[in-house]
Amino acid sequence: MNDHGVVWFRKDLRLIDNPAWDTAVGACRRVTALFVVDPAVMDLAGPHRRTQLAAHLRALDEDLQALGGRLRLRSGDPATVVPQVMEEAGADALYANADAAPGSRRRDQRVFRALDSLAARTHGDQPVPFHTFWGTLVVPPRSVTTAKGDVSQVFTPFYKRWRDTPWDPWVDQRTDPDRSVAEVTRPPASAAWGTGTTTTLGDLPGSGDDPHHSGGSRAALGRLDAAVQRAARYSDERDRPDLASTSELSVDLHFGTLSPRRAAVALRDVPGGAAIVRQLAWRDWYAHLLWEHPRLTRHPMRPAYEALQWQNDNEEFEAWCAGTTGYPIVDAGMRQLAATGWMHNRVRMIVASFLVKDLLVDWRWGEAHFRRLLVDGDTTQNVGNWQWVAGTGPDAAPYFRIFNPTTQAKKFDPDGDFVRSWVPELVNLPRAWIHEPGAAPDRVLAEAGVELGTHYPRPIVDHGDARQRTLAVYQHTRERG
DNA sequence: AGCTGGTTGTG
DNA sequence: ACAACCAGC
Repeated sequence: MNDHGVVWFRKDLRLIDNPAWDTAVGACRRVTALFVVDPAVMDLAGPHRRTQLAAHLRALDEDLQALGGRLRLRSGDPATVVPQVMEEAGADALYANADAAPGSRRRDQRVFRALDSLAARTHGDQPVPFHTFWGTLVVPPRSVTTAKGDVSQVFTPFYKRWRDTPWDPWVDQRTDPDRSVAEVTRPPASAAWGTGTTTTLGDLPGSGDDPHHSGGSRAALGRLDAAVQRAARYSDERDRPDLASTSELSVDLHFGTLSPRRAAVALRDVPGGAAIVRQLAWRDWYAHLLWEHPRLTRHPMRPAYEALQWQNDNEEFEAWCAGTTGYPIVDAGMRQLAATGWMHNRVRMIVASFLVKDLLVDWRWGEAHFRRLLVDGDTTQNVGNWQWVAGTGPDAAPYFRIFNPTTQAKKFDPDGDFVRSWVPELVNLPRAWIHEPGAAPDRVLAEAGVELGTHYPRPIVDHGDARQRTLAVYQHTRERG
């Protein structure tokens, strides 16, 4: 039995279904809940993700207060701050849920080393253990492999094995059954949030704004319940950005206010739920892949694609970011992203395909933009999906699969309602022309009060030409590799 | 979880 | 005319 454990919360902002927390409160007499605001991470987070983080931390603090404690909030480099907090508290063990992203692994390695020197300094060389768990995935990296022991390079076989893989227990059954709830500490009253690199929830940027989702794991369970309620519509309507038929669980899964296992259990036996659970398998697969091949965050699977000749035109990239490409579905999605930090999955695919295959901009530019702005912006998922669109990743879309943004829009936003809600200058265009104002007759444009080039841009590229150019560039690269 | 340009089939 | 289908990218 440890005397005092620190639970370092990262992307697991919940007290239920949390193996690090559950283990710590079963194994320690006292636990301290810690969150570290890492400037290196926060600098790369857009306003909406910061606001969401603040809301979730506030809720976590309230849940801890209900147990008689408080959340300790500090800012700085975790490799410095975490051992500091442990020394102040006199803690002898650290608990956390791991994360498959390469940057997170490097950070945790630095913390491991810092704990070694802490042990040498203050514990008479008695090791200070850092217990890590995988409470952010259904199953941890390396647990689903081919017969050879590799991560499958193809999703479908991975999915079949994933489905048949029994879940290892999250919580070590050896923890003391007589002590299932430890005392949750409060910081000393004289320094409500500690000292030194202290910060407060009020100091968090965006802490006063309205979050995308209401904060906390209780609210997340409500959202899971709502997803269960509409799961039957999922397979028919999931591609329709004008309807609200997706699970909308990505934000809670990113912050860990929802356990992916609880989501899987709640969804797997309800009509339509299996298709959503399958998406959780994609999520685990990308975590598996990035764990096994960290270089995928920057590099293609197939070495020949390193030589892809991107156009990388700054003005076109900026038009894409701003939502002024002249393709209404693309502009609607990019404006929604900037305004809310969220975008429908189908629209993410359309705008990503447009950036990579119509503008020939390096997928890493788009990946960085998405990761910064998305409330659910997560390295493993974002990289996996951009590599998929670019055709450069494992089991990716074939290079010749190039979305026609107009065809996609007509198919998945048939009435144009999604476009109208984000591109107000086109609000009066009739259904027949809403997705291609550049091709609309002058009379139609005049009646809708749209002057192309003034109120709304002409298309910055011709899709047909762009398609031919991209096919040629990819083919050239493949032939030489 | 494609699109395009062609051919064949239908009325 | 306009589906339906197919190959090739």
